[in-house]
Formats: sequence, C-alpha cells, structure tokens
Amino acid sequence: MTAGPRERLVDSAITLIRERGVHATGLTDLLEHSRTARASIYQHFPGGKADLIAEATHAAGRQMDTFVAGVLESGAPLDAIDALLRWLRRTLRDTDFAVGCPVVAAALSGADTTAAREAAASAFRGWQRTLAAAFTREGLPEATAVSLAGFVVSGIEGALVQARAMRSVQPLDDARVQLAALLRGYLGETGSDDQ
Amino acid sequence: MTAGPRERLVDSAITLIRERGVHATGLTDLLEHSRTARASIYQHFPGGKADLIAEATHAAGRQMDTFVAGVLESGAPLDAIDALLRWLRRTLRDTDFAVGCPVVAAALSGADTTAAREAAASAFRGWQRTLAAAFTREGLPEATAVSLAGFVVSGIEGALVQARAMRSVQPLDDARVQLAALLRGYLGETGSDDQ
DNA sequence: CCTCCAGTAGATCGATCGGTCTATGTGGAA
DNA sequence: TTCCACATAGACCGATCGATCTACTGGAGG
Repeated sequence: MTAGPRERLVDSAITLIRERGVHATGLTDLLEHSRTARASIYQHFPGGKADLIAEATHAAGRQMDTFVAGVLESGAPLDAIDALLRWLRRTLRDTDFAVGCPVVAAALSGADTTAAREAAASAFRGWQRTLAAAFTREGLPEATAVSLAGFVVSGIEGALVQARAMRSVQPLDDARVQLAALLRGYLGETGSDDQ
Repeated sequence: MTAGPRERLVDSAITLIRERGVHATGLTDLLEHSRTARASIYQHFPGGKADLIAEATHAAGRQMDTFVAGVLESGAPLDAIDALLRWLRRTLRDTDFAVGCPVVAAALSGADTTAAREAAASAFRGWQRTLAAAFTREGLPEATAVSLAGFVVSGIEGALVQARAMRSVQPLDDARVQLAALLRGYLGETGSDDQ
C-alpha cells in the first residue's frame, strides 16, 4: 500500500497501454489514472514518456513471465498454456474486450520508440525461454523446444489480437485446441481433455 | 496510373499504418505521402480520419484475402501458408522490419475507433473463411477446418508481431515449421519439405 | 529548531493534432 | 462559351500533445 509515484506510474502505464496503445495514451490520462504529479514522471524517468513506457513494458514482461513460470513448474506444459488462455479469456470478458497485451502494444509503438520495441523483444524472448525450458524438461530436443516455444507465444498473442478485434473469445479457444493438438504430436497423449 | 485522390489516400493510409500504427499516423504525414489536398480527405471520407482508416483496413483485408485465395487455389494449404510466410519474411527484411500488418494495427487502435476495429474483425473473419474452405476441400470436418483456420491466422499474425519486435525473421520460420507439423497431423504427409 | 528534498498542484511553453475554411485551378458536360 | 463538380494549396481554428517551470507542502535527519 506504500506504492510510491514511480510504482503507480508504471502500473497505470501498463493498464492504459493495454487498452489504448502507446501513442493514444497521453501523459494527462496517465497522471490522472495514477494520481501523480506531473513532475514525478521526470523525477523517476529522465527520458520522459519513452523511458516510462520502456520500463512499463519490462515490468509487464516480468510479471507475465513470473506467472507462466509459476504455472509451468506445477504441471505439464499444456496445462500451463491452458491456464494462461483461461485467464486471458476471463480478463477479456471481464473488461468487455477492452484490454490486450501491453508487450504487443509496445512492440507496435512505431519506429521512434526504440526502447519500447527492445523491451518488448526482451519480454518475448523471456517467455520463449521459460516455455522452451519446460519443453526440454519434457524430453524435447533443444532446437525443437525453442522453435515450439516461440510459436506458442505467437499463437497466443495472435489469438489475443483477433479476440479483441472480434469481441469474441473464440480465437483463444481455437488456440487452446490447436496448441493441444500440436503439443500432443510432440509429447504424446497427456491429460488436459477436460470439457 | 490514374490513381485519384481517394485511391492514393487509401494506399498511403495502409502504408503508414503498417509502419506507425493508427494514432501515430497524422493527417499531415498522410497528405504529404499521398500528395493530396487536405480537403480531399473530407470529400471522400465525410467521417474524416476514422472513415479513412476503416476503409483502408477493409481494403488491406481484401488485398490480403485475394492473395491468400490465389495461392490456395493453385496448391496445397501448407504450400500457400509457406508462400505467405516467405512473402512476409522478404517484406520485413526489405523494409528493415519497419512494416507490420495494417489489420492488426487497426485492431489495436483503441476503444474510440470502433469502425476500424470492426473492419479488422471483418478482415480476420474473411481470411479464416478462405483458409477454412481450403481445409474442408482437403477433407477436414467443417468445425475442425474453421478452428484450424482461425489458429493459423493467429499464429502468423503473432509471429509477425514478434518478428518486428525482435528484428528477426526467426518467429516466421518457427511458425512455418510448427504450422507444417500441425497440418501434417490433420492432413497427413504432404510435400513442402524443402530446405 | 532548521534544512533538505521528494512529492504535489498547476500554469505555461512550443509543437502538433484533426478539422474547417477560402481562394484558385481544371476538365468535361450542357 | 458557360457552368459546375472536383482537386489543389494553404491559412486558420480550438484542442491536446509532451515537456518545463515555479510555488507550496510535509516529513526525515542534522
């Protein structure tokens, strides 16, 4: 509950960027949402908005990576992917399809925001590494695990974009079914055939 | 070479949105890039920028759908996906990873731009339909074909986002390999094992 | 006590945003 | 030729952008 200005700014940046994208998120919105003084931005992020966005993207990437790693170490990879997709589905519905992935938003923020793009790339690589480690733990060769992990990220992120556009969780459900089929091909028959 | 103001505006909108996103694309950039008078926007798009973006998204969706449908009717689905991924890879490299998918950009343009979001959803549905038709032609059940088609779109779009962020074509190559594995599971062994 | 400084509140800056306006040019139909 | 719809060039509007600035507040450390 301490939540200093810096932490509030990062949290608000993640929230607003998920909803509106980088360029559509103004500092005024950011300050109002985080109940923070304008000067506090430049106190903690000398580079201004660009710095804040980059740090928010890094933070969002770490949060998601922690979540995925947590679910992975207590279950099979497919169950972890399932849990992630279920959580995304619930989040989308709860917010009336208003929120997307902050890392994707940062990745597409344009050519002028190099720091944000690099932060997004770093987050993607982190997720891929975490997933690939789980796949190798299941016996997959290193190269196969890395490729598969990268594609799992692609499939989920793409489904999230489609789901927002269509205002439907169907793309996430399709991703669940198809990723299950793909993983079954690599890892053989394993659970996760619930409803 | 006729290329009236309306056509030039739509083409420029597609180009600039691919690079910068909707909100980061200003009317001034648009007019300069399309060499068009400011008033011409409101002549052809009474709703202003929002109308133009929506029409550009529709046009981009149709163009891509035509491309995909063309490649699909002269080859197996996997070969068509291969051709699409190869084209995306070359485009990314030729532009130094500056361009993405205009439909994705429109889909993430925010809550205020409803028309653009709907245009993006329409484009996604069109691609899914086109792909699903090809899969049913190969003998897949309707429901399976639709689900698989939706996921193929997700996987490709997600790979494109990752590729831009990382400035690497690796995600597209991963998508190729994994989509091939997935389709092989449904359709059995079919060509496309070149390098 | 006083000092110091992160935090707050808000005025203000130049630049740019999307949109509207006038003036002028142009090419085809009546 | 006359006419008119369209295209162009560019000034202009209020609003908002990111960023800088001053003035004030409150609590920790000497």
